[in-house]
Amino acid sequence: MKDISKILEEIYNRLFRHFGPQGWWPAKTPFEVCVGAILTQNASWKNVEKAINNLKEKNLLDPFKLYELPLNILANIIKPSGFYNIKAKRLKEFIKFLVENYEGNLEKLFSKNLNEIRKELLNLRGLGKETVDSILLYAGNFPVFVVDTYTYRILNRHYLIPEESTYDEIQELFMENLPPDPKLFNEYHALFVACGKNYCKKKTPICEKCPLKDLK
DNA sequence: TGCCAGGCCGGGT
DNA sequence: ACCCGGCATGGC
Repeated sequence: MKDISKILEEIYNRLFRHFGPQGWWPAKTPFEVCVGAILTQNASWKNVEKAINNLKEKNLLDPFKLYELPLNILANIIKPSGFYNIKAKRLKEFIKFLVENYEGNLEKLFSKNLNEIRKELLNLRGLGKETVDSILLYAGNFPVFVVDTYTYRILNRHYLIPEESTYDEIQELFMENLPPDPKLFNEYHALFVACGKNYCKKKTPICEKCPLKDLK
């Protein structure tokens, strides 16, 4: 049995060789990352792009603009991302927090202690662990490993984690066995998504073309 | 044409 | 403490 870090490195190398650099997050600014992270909750990225483009077209992708925008108007604009009523509330919740506590400035938020920021963000209704960690990693460049359904499915399907694994357990697996490098965590998570989208799908138990097929 | 997508919350047991 | 229904659009 190989060392865990070696296995995690091997997975990374295989995914990277196969899919190449992913260059995440697909957004232009840290604020756009935050909005995307909330909108992509259980939704396809294609649909989220539409919603974000709607915001851009109306020149509303800005903390203060969104702060002033009525909830129902916002909901209609982000409709393509699905669950638009609840997501409008979640966006508002985050923006209210950012504007009222940090002058709408993410730099100010990110200048604080990592654990403190994470706690504050998790305290907001509608921001769970994956959303918060995505914001921390992809907008704040903090060394936080993001776990999602793809991560879980791929690892579980390759018998690397048990069925009942929790978010925290999976996150610890990576964070305790890899160097805390945001660039590495960035690429690693993006590669899991690439693998999950292309091969390790829900209804395809055996991924013949998956670069992780003969792992271990 | 169904199934699924880069989750999370709140209420019931 | 877990479990589950609800939230909803658009792509493949």
